[in-house]
Amino acid sequence: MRARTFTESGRRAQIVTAAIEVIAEGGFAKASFSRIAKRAGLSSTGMISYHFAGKDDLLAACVAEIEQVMRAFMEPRIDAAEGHVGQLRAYIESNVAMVGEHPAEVRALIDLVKNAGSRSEAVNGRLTLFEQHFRTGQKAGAFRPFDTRAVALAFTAGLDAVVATAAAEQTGPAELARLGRELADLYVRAAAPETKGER
Amino acid sequence: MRARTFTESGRRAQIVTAAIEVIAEGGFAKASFSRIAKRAGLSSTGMISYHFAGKDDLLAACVAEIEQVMRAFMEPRIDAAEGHVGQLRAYIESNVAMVGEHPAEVRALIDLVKNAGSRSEAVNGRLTLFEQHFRTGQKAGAFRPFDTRAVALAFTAGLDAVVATAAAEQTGPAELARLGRELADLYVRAAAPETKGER
Amino acid sequence: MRARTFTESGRRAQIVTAAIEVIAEGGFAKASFSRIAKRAGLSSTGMISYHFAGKDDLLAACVAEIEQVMRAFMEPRIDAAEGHVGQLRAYIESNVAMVGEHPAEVRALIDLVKNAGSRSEAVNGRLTLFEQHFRTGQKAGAFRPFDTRAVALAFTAGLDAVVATAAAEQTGPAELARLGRELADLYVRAAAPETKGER
Amino acid sequence: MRARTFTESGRRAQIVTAAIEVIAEGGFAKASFSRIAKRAGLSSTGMISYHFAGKDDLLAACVAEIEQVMRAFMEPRIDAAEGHVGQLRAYIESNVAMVGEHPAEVRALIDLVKNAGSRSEAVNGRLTLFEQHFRTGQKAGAFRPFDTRAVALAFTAGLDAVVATAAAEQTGPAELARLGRELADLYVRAAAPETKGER
DNA sequence: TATGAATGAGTATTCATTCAT
DNA sequence: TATGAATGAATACTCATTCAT
Repeated sequence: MRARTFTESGRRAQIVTAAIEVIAEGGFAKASFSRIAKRAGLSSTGMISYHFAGKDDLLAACVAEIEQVMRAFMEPRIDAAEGHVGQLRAYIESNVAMVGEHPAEVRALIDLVKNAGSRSEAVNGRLTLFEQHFRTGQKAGAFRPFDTRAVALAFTAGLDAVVATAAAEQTGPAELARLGRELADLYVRAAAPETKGER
Repeated sequence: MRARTFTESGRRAQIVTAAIEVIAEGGFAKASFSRIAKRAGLSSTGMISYHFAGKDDLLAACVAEIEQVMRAFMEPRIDAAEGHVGQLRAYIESNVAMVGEHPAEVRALIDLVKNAGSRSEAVNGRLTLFEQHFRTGQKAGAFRPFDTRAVALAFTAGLDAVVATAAAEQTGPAELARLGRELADLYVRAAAPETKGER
Repeated sequence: MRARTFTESGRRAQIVTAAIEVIAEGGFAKASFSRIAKRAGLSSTGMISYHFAGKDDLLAACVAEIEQVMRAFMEPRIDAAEGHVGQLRAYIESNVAMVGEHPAEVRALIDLVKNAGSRSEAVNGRLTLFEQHFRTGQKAGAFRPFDTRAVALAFTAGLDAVVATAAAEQTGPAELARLGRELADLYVRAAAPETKGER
Repeated sequence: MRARTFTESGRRAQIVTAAIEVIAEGGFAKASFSRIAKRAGLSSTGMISYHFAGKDDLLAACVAEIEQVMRAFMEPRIDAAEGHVGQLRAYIESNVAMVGEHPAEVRALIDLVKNAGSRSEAVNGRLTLFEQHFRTGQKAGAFRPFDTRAVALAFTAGLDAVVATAAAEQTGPAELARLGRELADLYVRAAAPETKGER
């Protein structure tokens, strides 16, 4: 059962896209099945229930879809960067830059993260990604010793907040680039080792 | 007219307390009048509407109540600190420490802040407080030059995230103190001026 | 989209019928969704909201339905009459006669007209119909000169009152015919030209 | 019990006045106890329930109060008129003229009459007044023979409609006088005997 | 008298979900 | 697959009335 191909089957993808748009525009709270169905061009909410086990399932599919888009955008940029510090910087800057390219996805994801909370794998996934990066970076001397979990939490939440505000204000690409550098500077300094680091 | 005493009159206060508890436990989304009424021991939601002009009014009363509690706890600690850096540190540490004293209030406020968004005065109030502190600190040479708005956003959101997680996990006071210092260190380093950079 | 057939689709028509009955029996004020749902044999008010955009929509559908019934009954009788005076008489007599055939519709419409007031197209439609009829009749010498608006108001309201009372008292067809003639006489005399008119 | 003086005791009168204003402005439907209490400067609806046995009681008191005002205005004018026709004319003209003097009372009464329906004594009182006037007038040869009840219904309802529209449109006194004459003409002609009458 | 509080039923509307076709 | 219909609970809010003080 449910052996779906990697890319969502037609209708499913269509519904997910509609849901993301609805969330991006009206927020998580107003993302009802009927609104999503209307946006998807469906005449009834029944089809959503048919394709998804429930609201949580649909939301999870949205998160998965958005993450894929984000990964496609951010991963090359992060991989191109060198060193732990460089990669941290690349993550932050490319994340902020995404607002210019995929504003709906970014807005929707932040809303989903806020409301899904710690139940979501996606949220925890990003957290552990940061933590692991910090731990290996600390071993390599790129970062000073600190509570990796707390800092991962603070960094991701701060990043989300800046990104959300930028998205809400329809910031232009140049300003986004500046914001990204600003935030990257902030975090790099916060994580930098006492003396001289990898950088 | 309506000159209510400083501390809320009996029932109003009782309802506000119940609302805060409900929000703290189930989140903003599940904080319906019926749940709050049940928690407050009221036989109907009508009484809430009797005491408050509407949901926004009740929520505003919750925010006001929580802020009062927070101010009572944090202000003396912040005032006792010296210098821009010291006060920033005191703000962060006392905010994290509050989780041990008033966990429900803290959790509820964070949820309210997340969902009220930029409409709320309270949220913007904290933001501008941070911004002003940063600006005067920059003039005094205590902080390096940075985008005060972006950093204020990142700091407050990060602080909230750490606090929310700590609240959810019922962290003990010793661990809270450590977390506060950790986060304060992080932010102080991030905002520290170039010179003498450990960098 | 939404190209409904001329006669309402099953459930919609059923709800409209129920609403008309409820209004006819308890008046506009007591025509709540729950009463209508109960009368229509529906388990919840949700179905009404499913079929109609809101209360106004349902009420408008009721008016439309009733007007259709009235037109089907009255139009042939009016068209069969000759001259401005004859048609005025036919309008009044057929309107009163309707009470015998469709008492619920008549009672409901009068209540709707009273409460919808001047907002409704239907009300104003009848008024302007009367006014235009008066104006052309005046030019043709069938009616004396008078304030067409004021007289249209007085005539329609008086007609409604007589009809409403007749409906409430479940008057028989013979008595209705007499009432119709009586009222037609009254209005024809009131509108008749000074000397000898068309009549 | 309930031996009240002729003019309402202070608070009662105050509440009645407030109720009339509220009905005149927002219509019967929006005339809730809370709105009336607010308008009357009362801090709770409890006082209304204390002074009146229920909503119907309050409404009846409003009708009584308005009728007294109307009688004070109209009766002298009617008594000054001579003959059955003259008095009919005086009734109509003074009723329309009242809109200029007591718009709130007029608007409220019409709304009350519409919604109270035939239950109210006041409504039936006016009806029987008209009927009796018609009957004696018919005997005196001032009016042609007609169904006194039906005509009384039609006349009063038509009068109300014209008055209500005039009140809603804030018609000036000159136009009101013209409207009154227009309507009086209409009704006098409608009731006039075949040949030459008293007139 | 007057207040403030309380009640319980009532309002329209929205929701996710189910199901027969 | 897809639709349209149906359900029943939930939403915030208003209502007239009652009652202790």
